[in-house]
Amino acid sequence: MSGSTREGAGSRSIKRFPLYLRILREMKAEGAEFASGAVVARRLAFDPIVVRKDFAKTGAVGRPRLGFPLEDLIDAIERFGGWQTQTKAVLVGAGRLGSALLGYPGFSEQGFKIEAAFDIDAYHNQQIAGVPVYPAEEITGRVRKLGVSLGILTVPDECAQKITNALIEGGVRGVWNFTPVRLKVPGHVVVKREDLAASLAVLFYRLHKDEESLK
Amino acid sequence: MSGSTREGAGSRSIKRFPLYLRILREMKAEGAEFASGAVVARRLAFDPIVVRKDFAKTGAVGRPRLGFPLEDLIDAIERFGGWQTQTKAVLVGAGRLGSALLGYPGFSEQGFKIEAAFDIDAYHNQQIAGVPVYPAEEITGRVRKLGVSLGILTVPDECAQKITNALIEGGVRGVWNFTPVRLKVPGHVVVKREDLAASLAVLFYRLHKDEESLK
DNA sequence: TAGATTGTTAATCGATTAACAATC
DNA sequence: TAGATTGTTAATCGATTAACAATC
Repeated sequence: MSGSTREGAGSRSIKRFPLYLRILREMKAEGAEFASGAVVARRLAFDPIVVRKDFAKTGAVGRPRLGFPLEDLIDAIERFGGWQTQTKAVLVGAGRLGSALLGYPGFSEQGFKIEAAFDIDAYHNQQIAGVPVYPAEEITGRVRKLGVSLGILTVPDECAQKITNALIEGGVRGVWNFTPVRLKVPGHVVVKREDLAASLAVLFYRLHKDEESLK
Repeated sequence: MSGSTREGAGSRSIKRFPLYLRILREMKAEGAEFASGAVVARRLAFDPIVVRKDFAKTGAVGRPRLGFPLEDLIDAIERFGGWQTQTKAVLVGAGRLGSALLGYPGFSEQGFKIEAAFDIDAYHNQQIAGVPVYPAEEITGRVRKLGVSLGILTVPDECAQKITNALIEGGVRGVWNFTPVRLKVPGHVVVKREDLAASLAVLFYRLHKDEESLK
């Protein structure tokens, strides 16, 4: 048996944390001082055991009968999930999807901020949703100067790899990839692909399965 | 042990099928007649065992040494994943994200077609990327008339549930939900939520974990 | 005290990985 | 035949679910 104190977490589990955070912040705003796994589970219609286990992973310590001190729990989750510091991001490809993401108000709650955007067709002093847009040639330089660690990729497939290289050269360590391209990156860089085709496949399969069972 | 011939499939597995389909169609275009799991695995940098297992789930029958007859395999996958018929879809909320999806050319390869879009602010004869845009009031009627089975939701959070109800009333059986709202739907309706916050959490966690291990 | 909740340990389940016989 | 690949059966692994003692 390994002796590590802090257990890791699979991606299933991690995906639930934004939901917890949202609920817990709501509760805090309502003036609550404690939050029990049971209550959070009820609000999210989750199994309480799942919530308890997830909370345990963060290292937060609760009190029987009361639950977890709300502040501590939020803190522990933010630390656990990497939300405690504002991560700096840039977005490349200010087309329709890119603009949609730039206009999304929820990202600041998610612990990061889009500092700048880049596009081939950027014009002088262009801004989208308050974010300045620069020509794509300036990626590496500006990324390095700003100290950006996350790049969001909403470019045409053909240039995805090239842009990724430029981002990494500037010091980016994570890429949120909205293209279907399988990027080649060095080992220290994390890529998360947003795979719409895969999601759709899951939806189709379920849809289709229901149809079959109706026969 | 259950006696069912056809095993089900978890969503992990299903997510890989669009990738298989793409590779296999490429191979077909190149004039290949057979495709072995091994070759497909190599192209995708997957473990060959995974591919073999996935192919087996579709019911396709291969031949030792040769692999699977390409046509049969594509057919089997399409049938398995529900891609064999063009599913009709509508999109509601023709804002930035909605427009981005309407303009995405890859959906026809994914087995579905967006027949119409709806928006509060639709104007007469409006089209986006060739898809007609109608006022939101007409959802139920038009969905029923067109025989649409899939609704894509890119509306503001506040009206997500209301629009969903309208879609379901029109006969939609699947909802691809791009809002963070947890929709309430009857049992026969399938909802797939596209949860950007969850994806981001996974990315952040990995990013953060790497940072820690560098210390 | 009684009861709700935490925290831990064990059981179950499903998917991935491994091993190997069967086949062309 | 030799060798590559399928198809099946077993082993491993990780996550979910269950059970229960400890605690306030």
